[in-house]
Amino acid sequence: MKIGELAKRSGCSIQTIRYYEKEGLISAPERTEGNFRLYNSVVLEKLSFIKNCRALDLTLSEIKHLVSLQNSPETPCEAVNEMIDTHLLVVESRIEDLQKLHGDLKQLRLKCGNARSVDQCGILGELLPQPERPPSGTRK
Amino acid sequence: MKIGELAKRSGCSIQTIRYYEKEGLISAPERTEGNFRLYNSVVLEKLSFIKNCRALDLTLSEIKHLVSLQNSPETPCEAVNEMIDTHLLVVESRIEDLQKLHGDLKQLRLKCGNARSVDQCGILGELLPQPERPPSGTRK
DNA sequence: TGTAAACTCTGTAGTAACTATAGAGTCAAG
DNA sequence: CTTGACTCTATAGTTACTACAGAGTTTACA
Repeated sequence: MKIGELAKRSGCSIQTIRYYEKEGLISAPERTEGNFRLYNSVVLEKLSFIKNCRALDLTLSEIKHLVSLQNSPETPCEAVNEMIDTHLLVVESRIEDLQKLHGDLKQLRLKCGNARSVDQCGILGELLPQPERPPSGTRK
Repeated sequence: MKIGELAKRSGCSIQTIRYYEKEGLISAPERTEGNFRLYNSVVLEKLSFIKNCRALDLTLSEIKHLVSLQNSPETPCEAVNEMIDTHLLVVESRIEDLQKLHGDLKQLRLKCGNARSVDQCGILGELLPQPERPPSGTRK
């Protein structure tokens, strides 16, 4: 099958497939006389593997590592475990960051009451370094 | 003050300051005779504002929008609220994604028991499309 | 006064993982 | 034989920076 069909069947775009080839995640396939890439169904599995990994947010270089491990099945699999563990830590700390962010944003959102114009908007005031807002006065 | 001091005082790198200038987030300062940028302390506040926004993960284009709103203080501030609300939604969905990811990774991690080599590793098997592992047999 | 170190300038390339073109070539059907 | 669909390579764009190269400027010290 040519790259268009592979794209449809795998759910990867044509450019992505070529990109994966360039990055060495899948091997370069045969070509037709007219220089078109010609794939067999094996590559479908490889793309599926990559997609599964990407869904877990593994980086392409991590995936590349996994692919090379698959190609030498006798090596100890600790490396795989370590990669997943490391990745878990990364994801955990990203979740923490985002949760803090979310709290900050929520709080910020409360700052704008019924202000009508930007200069009274509590949100913008809050983002400034030292707003020097008058304690509760009426400005102009 | 020159850009080096500004960098130290603001906590932004020199390149970042120049980048913000190029992107129009801060205005181009005066120059010395020798063509060095010369800043006053006002820009410190602007950089602080930008840093506060970046800490909330607002994009530079969102920040640019906020900056331009600050410069026309009479406009209604609904736009600010909307931006924050939109951003909250984005952050929320990112958190959800990551939590799903985390669950998936945790589960994946359990797949590798005491396998010693890659070809027995449950993690890699799990990432394959249809592993066709024998139900519980011994494969050479 | 000379010079070496520290600083600054512009412009360019790199990062991750793609996406989107341009411009050319190939193939199948009518 | 031509039209349309497909494919090819190469390049630029995305985000928010970071990291140079190679040149010019300033400051401190001998």
